[in-house]
Amino acid sequence: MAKPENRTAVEDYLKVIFSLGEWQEETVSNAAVAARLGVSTSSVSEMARKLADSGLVAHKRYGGMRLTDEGLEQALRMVRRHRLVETFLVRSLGYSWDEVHDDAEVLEHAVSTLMVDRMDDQLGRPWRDPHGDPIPTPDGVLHQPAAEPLAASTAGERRFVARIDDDDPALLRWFADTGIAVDAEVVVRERKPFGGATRLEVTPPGAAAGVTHEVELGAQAVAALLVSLEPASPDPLNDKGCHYVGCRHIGVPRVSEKNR
Amino acid sequence: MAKPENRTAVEDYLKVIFSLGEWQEETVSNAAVAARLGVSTSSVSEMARKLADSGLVAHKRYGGMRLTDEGLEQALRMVRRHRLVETFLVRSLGYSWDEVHDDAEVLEHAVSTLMVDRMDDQLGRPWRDPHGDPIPTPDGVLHQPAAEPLAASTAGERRFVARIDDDDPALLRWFADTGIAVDAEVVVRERKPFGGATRLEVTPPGAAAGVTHEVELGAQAVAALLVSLEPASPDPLNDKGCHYVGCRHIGVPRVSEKNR
DNA sequence: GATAGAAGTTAGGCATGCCGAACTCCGAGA
DNA sequence: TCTCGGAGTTCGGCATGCCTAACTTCTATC
Repeated sequence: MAKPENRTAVEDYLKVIFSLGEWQEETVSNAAVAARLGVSTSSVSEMARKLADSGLVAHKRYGGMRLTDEGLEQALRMVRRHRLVETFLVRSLGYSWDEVHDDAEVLEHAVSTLMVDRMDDQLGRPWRDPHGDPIPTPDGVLHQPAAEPLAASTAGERRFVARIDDDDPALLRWFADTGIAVDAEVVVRERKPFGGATRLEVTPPGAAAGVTHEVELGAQAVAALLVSLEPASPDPLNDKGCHYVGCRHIGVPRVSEKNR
Repeated sequence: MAKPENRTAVEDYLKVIFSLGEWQEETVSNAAVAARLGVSTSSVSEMARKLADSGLVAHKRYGGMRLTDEGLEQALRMVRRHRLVETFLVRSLGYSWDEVHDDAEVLEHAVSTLMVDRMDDQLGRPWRDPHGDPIPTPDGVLHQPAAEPLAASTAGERRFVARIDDDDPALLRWFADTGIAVDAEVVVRERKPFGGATRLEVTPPGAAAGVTHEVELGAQAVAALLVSLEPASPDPLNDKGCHYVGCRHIGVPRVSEKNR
C-alpha cells in the first residue's frame, strides 16, 4: 500500500516561505509564515530549525528565514505542481477559476512526476495558470513578468492585466462578470481620494478593438490586480526567450544550459 | 492552507477490509489486513479498536472483523474513487493499465467530491475500470459481476474475461502483448497436470470472429483472471439493470429508491 | 480434557506536527 | 544606557500511527 509520505508539511512551509518572499527580496518572518499557514509561531520555530537542519532554509536565531538554493528548487517544484494542477482542473475538468484553489492545494501533494508530465503534455506546456501566475519550467526556473500593482499605475495609461490574486473566490466571480481577466486591457480613468473607488476602462481579452466598458473597483479589487506595461506574448516565446517584456528569472536551472 | 486531513490511514484500512472480504463473506483476519497493508499486527489491533469505536467495523476480541453498513459505505466510496481515478488516468492522461495503480492509490485520498464528479462526467459514467473491476455507483452500490476464477472454468467452454488482477504490472504488460484483455473471449484448450501450464484460445475484444490465437499461461497468470459465462452488456444496462447477467449487489443505497 | 503453537492484544516507545505557556532576545524610545 | 514590549524560542504535552516485545486467548490435536 502506498504510504502518504507526509512530506506535506515541509512542502507547505517551503511554498509559503517562497511566496511570502516572491515579491520583496527580504527574509520572511516567523509570524508571517505562521499567519499564512494558520499555525502557531512555536510550530514555525520548530519547523524552521528542521528546515535549516536539512539545508532548505537559511535561518539565524531570532532573525528571518530565507530559502537556500535547494529549498528554492523544491519550492518552485511545488509551485509548478500547484499551478499546473489549477490549469488542468480548469481546462480539462471544467472547473471555474474560483473553484480550483482548494482542490489544487491538496492535489499538489499527491500528483506524481509522471502525472505532472502528462498534464503538462495534455495542456500543451502552459506557461501561466488561469489567474495569470507563471508556471515554473520543468528545470526549475520561474519567469516572473515585470508587473506592478494596479494601484501604482498612472491614470490614463494603458495597462494589461497580468496576474489576478486568487485568494477570494467571490472576487474572482465578480471579475469574471465584469470582463476583468488575464490579458484584459485596462486604463485607469479616475481615482477617488482617500481609498475611494477606482474607475477603470476595460477591454476584455479577445474583444474587438474599441469594445470597452467602465467598471468601478473598490480597494480590495484594485489590490488583487497586477498589471504590466506590455501585453504578454502568445506562444511561442518572444525574442527575449520570455512571454513578457521585462522578466525576472527566479531559480537555478537544474539542467545546465547548452549555449553558454 | 488546506490541511492534509489524515483520514488516509482509516481510509486504507476500510478499503483493505472491504477487498479482503469482497469475494468470501467471512470476517477478515487481523493478520490478513496486516499483510496487505504492510504493517504489524499490533497496528491492526489498535486500528481495529478505533474503527470499532467509531462504528465502522464490527470486531470481537480475538475474532475477525467485518465492516458495518457505515464502514461499507465509506469503503465503497473509496473503491469508487480509486477505480474512477484509474479509469481517468488511463483514458484521459494516457497512462497504460500497468502504470495506474500506485498513482491511483495516492490520488484516491486527495480528490474532492467535485473532482470525482467531474471525472465521472468526462468519462461518461464508466461502470468498470481498465482492469474490469466494477465501479460503485455514486449512491454506494457495487454491481459485482458473476465471475469465477479461470482455474474453475470447464475446458472447452467459452468464457469472457471479466476482471484482471492489477497487482503485478509486468503481468499486465504481458497480458496486453498476448491480447488478453477485459472482454476477450477465451476457451481453455488444455490443462497440464500438477500446476502446469494452461493452453488458452484467445479472441481479443473487438477482433473479427474467428481471429483467435493460442496462449500458454502459467499458474500466476491463470490466477489473475476472472471470467464470466456471459459477455458484459455494453452501455446502457441490460434488462436486469446490470451490465452482467447474474450480479451481486453490495452496499446499502444511500438515496432511498423511488419505486418501493 | 490438556496443551502447544498460532493468532491477537497490550504495553511501552519513537517520530511527526501541532499547541499554549514560559522564557529569551533585540531594538526602539526614554 | 536602560528598559520594556513584541517577536522568536523552548518546554512539556497531546494526538496519530507505527514498531517490538511480552502477554493473553483460542483452537487443533493428542
